[in-house]
Amino acid sequence: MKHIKFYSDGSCLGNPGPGGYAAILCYQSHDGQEHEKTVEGYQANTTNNQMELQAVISGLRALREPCQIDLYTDSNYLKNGITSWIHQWKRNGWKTSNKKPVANRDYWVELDALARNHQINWHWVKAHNGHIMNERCDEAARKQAYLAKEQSQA
Amino acid sequence: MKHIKFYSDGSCLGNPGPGGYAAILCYQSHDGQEHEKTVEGYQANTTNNQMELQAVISGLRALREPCQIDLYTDSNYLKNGITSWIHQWKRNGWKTSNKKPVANRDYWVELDALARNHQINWHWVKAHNGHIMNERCDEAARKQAYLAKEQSQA
RNA sequence: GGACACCAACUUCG
DNA sequence: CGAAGTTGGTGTCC
Repeated sequence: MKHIKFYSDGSCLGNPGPGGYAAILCYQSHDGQEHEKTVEGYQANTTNNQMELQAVISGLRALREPCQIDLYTDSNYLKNGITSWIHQWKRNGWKTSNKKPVANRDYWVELDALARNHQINWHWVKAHNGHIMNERCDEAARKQAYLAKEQSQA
Repeated sequence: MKHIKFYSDGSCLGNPGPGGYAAILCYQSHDGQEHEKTVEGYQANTTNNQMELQAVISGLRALREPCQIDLYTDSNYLKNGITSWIHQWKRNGWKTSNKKPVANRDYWVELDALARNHQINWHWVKAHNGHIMNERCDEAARKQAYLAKEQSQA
């Protein structure tokens, strides 16, 4: 299996508001060369957490084969959601611990389906704390968010 | 009641670092003459916001009777803090909206006690935007900050 | 009650 | 260009 380092981040101006996301995927080909692929996009009206989810969903969609992935996010919501909370949600009909419907259910379902094809190690990194790749994702996602803002003003 | 125009500003080299503050108080005596009083000072290690608070505290301390004051500051932090946020802080045990302890609590408590003796109209003015008196305060406060720096180097 | 993130605003500086 | 001092708010979960 290819081993991939997968960095992701989302941004949302105003929250809710125009948002963007970015994922950077790094891997080595057979001859030992480093490769890097960036996946990014934006949405006119969204939330910070939706963009964090979308970043990973879009990155995983770009993979054509099962991979072993080290995935880095600064979102506790995202990491805990997919590694822990989701098991309970599937069991209890997608209810929060306060019995309210889980938000962003569609995103979680799609993320779960995509993640199933790979072996993912989830890593949480603190935002704006000197992690170079996380900061690159942050900048790319923010740039996309500003694109979304311009589009919606035009 | 005496009517006073009260201009204040703070400065802090490095932030945190050596800082200074200045308040300029203008009023008319009975015979219609204009008077002006400047209060200033410095501190070896402080923050920009502490100096903004200290400027007003020191100016108010200089008053010997209750006055009607038009007070001008360029600090949104200062104006919103004393006119709006402080009510919630007193109610909830001085917690920030993120549940962390409010910073500079001692300054806020003293400012609140002093302000209570007067009738103050708070005005926010944009910094470095041509307001003559605000710029005079700015220069005086900066001068004090450099004094603090010299002292700490000596 | 806790945690993470996303923003908004002002100021102070380097 | 960069960071720090500070606050308010929302998105989300346990």
